[in-house]
Amino acid sequence: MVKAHPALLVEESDIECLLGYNLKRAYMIVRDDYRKQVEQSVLSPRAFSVLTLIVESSGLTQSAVARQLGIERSGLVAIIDDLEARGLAERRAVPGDRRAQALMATEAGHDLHAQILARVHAHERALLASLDPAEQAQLLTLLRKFRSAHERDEAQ
Amino acid sequence: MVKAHPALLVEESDIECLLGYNLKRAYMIVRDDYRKQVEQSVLSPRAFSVLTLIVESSGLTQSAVARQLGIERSGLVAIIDDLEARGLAERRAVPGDRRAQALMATEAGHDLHAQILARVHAHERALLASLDPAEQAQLLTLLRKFRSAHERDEAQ
DNA sequence: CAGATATTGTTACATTAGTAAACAGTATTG
DNA sequence: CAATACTGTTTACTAATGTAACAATATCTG
Repeated sequence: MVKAHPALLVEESDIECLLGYNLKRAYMIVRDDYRKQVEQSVLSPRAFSVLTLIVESSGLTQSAVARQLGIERSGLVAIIDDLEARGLAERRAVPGDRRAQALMATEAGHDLHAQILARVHAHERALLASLDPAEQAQLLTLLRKFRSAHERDEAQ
Repeated sequence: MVKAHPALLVEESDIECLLGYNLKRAYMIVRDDYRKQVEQSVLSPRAFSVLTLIVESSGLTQSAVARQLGIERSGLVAIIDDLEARGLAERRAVPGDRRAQALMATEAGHDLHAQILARVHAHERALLASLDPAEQAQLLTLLRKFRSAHERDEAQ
């Protein structure tokens, strides 16, 4: 019943087979590397994802961004404040709706985004080098398939 | 619009193709579901992983557990305190080393672990139902392969 | 053997992320 | 018009995570 094995590396432990545990550990690896390679200079993972979104589809409202990223509107405020203070993005009035703010990346925002994106691609490419190309594609595909199956209800 | 760096081929939608982003979103889904299905009554994901480890290999030291789980020793103290206060685990003196504490799950600890593990398996099975069995296995395999390629250096 | 160096569990502190609730202003709906 | 829902925002609260130091103990090195 009770295993009294000497301390060896657990390869077949219960948690090692759990999806949640593996996702978290894998994410930690990527996040730590991102911090080492990219963030020290500029943007947190969150801020980068926000900037990416408004670079790609200019004019999105704050609520729309929060919804797409799965974060709270309240959490977005500080991020936008920061991006705006650094001259990377702007809030602009929305013609039809006086509540909403449309988000636009500035010239500097576009530049920085392109620059960070290149670094992110490099760092992910390096991390993924441990998998062969087919496996890399499959991992991404499976993660996105998993996500899309579950982000329907809560996403909006 | 002008890129500061030589333009790479931009694949599809930017963040959706990033490993880190997909890992985080996927983990969020699993964690939120865990909280709904399991935690509300008892153990946080972390505490559960700790309990699992000391149930599986009794006598592990706190440092060993922290190392294996990739968390800080300092973060473990409160978790062990809590497990001990609930009568789920114990700290015991280690014969050879008067600094270390050996961790053992109590009878109640074993029971609760088995009970939670069953619930965790059920909740993961439900979440993974969106993938076919081959895909489920592949996702787990790829995540573990990715982890094992990167947890060598920092693991100790 | 002694002194330097490492390791163990622990505490304290800072930083952050994420949650939750409420707010005024505005839009929408019936 | 009244009720309801949505926008951005503020505030507070919890929980997580990282950092640094500490005393006690162990190990290593010369």
